Amino acid sequence: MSDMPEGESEIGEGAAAPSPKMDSDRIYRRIFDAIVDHKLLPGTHLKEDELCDHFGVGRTRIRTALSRLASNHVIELVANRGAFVARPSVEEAREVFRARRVIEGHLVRRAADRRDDAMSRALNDHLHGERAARAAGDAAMVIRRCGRYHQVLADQAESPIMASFVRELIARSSLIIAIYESEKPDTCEMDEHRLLSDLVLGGHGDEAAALMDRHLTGIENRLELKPRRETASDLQQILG
Amino acid sequence: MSDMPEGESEIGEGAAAPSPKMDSDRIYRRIFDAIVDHKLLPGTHLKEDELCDHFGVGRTRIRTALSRLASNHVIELVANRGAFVARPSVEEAREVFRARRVIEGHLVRRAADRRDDAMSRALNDHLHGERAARAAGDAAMVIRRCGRYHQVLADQAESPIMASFVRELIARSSLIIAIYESEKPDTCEMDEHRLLSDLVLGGHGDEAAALMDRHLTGIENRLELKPRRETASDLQQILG
DNA sequence: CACACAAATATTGTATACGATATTGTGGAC
DNA sequence: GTCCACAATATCGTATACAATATTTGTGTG
Repeated sequence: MSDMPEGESEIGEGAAAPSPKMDSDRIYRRIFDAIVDHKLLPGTHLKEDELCDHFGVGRTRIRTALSRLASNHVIELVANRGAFVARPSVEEAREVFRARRVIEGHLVRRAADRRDDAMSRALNDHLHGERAARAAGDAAMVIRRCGRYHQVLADQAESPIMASFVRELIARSSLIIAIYESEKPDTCEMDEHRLLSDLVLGGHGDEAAALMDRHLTGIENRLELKPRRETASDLQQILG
Repeated sequence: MSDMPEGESEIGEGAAAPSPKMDSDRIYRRIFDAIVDHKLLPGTHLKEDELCDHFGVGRTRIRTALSRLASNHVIELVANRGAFVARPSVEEAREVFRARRVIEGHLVRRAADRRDDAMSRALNDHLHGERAARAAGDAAMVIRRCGRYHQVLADQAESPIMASFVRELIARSSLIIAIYESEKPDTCEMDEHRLLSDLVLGGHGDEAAALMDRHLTGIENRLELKPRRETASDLQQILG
């Protein structure tokens, strides 16, 4: 994901496919991003035929992509029913944040130990983008940038396996927020990201880890973690 | 994996399939277990047609199973070349153990906080099995039991997401051991498992976490983590 | 009017045929 | 004798046709 073109959103309409026939990897990312960006809401039924029409490919590629999405727990595959955007339960939500506190807490401490100029640039660049998104009032962009900040930070620890775990957990968090968000202000405070970066770049690993823990707990606490009913949406309209 | 029949090893020979045609889930587990148990060695080429013949199903089911195995990093899918049992690099090996220290360290501490009779039974039952395997001199069984102990312990923390991460990491560790094991005594000391259980069941979370850290570091240090060449093996003979 | 049951429809599950790509083997030129 | 080009083979990638299953709709009866 770190080497994604990103940004563009031209999708082949109906039968006319985007010039180079999409491979399953691109399809995977398109759907993944649509879910993380809250364009596809939890519970949405991802019908294979519809996706075939949209991307202009056979069902095989779609199935490959769906299979990967399911292994990342972003969608749920129900036997003989099909694929649905995952609807994490309340318990699952708490579990996700628990895991994030453990892993991201560790990674942020490790990142502080290996701070260098490249890291400084990476973090500051991202904070810039995040501020710009907020200034522009682009809600979808803010959501994406917020999650991406945690990803960028996780990558700085140079522990690719744990970073990939974090990647999955961030995606699941996005689903959780879509379901359980309350009316409270922001889900991911800009100031905390700024402070977190400063602590990491200043080499204060323990403080950074502690702040990350509080930060994630704060996000979790701002949610309304009580059972909800499903939210579906029109797939055609969102991807087309 | 925790609800597996386990133990039996009748596999349909050639064309004659085992009475109920295997579903992709069973195929997945068969291959997964064969790899974790060192019956399939790193680098082995898993050809789709061969697997079709062995399990008596079409390529679709095989591909579904292989896809899942790949997402767990147990096999590697090379475009237009096929599936190979993964051969973790030295860096990857160190990463796996680093991640295990972080996650299992946390889980063991958490398990100590929630100790109860059921946990005591689960851990002791498993240690019994492990001792029996050692006494019987069944090397393959010892390997499996050793890994399973860590899995059972991880499950006690009732943090299913992190437990599933551990599950994947244990499988990858098994591959790492297959490649890099040295001539040193045991890879996973029985005494340490015993002591670890005692600390957890005694509610000594910090000591248990510290021991887990040392235990995993010990396993890592007993390996010869330097580049090796691949080890292949006859698929037909192992599965058939 | 509500409910049970059956037909019709929609959707996924599987196998297989065909095409694309990589690997291996062979022959000739230098 | 060695190297390179080219053909032959093996293997995977994809699409599609057909079967199995779940859902919905329609109908009749209490």
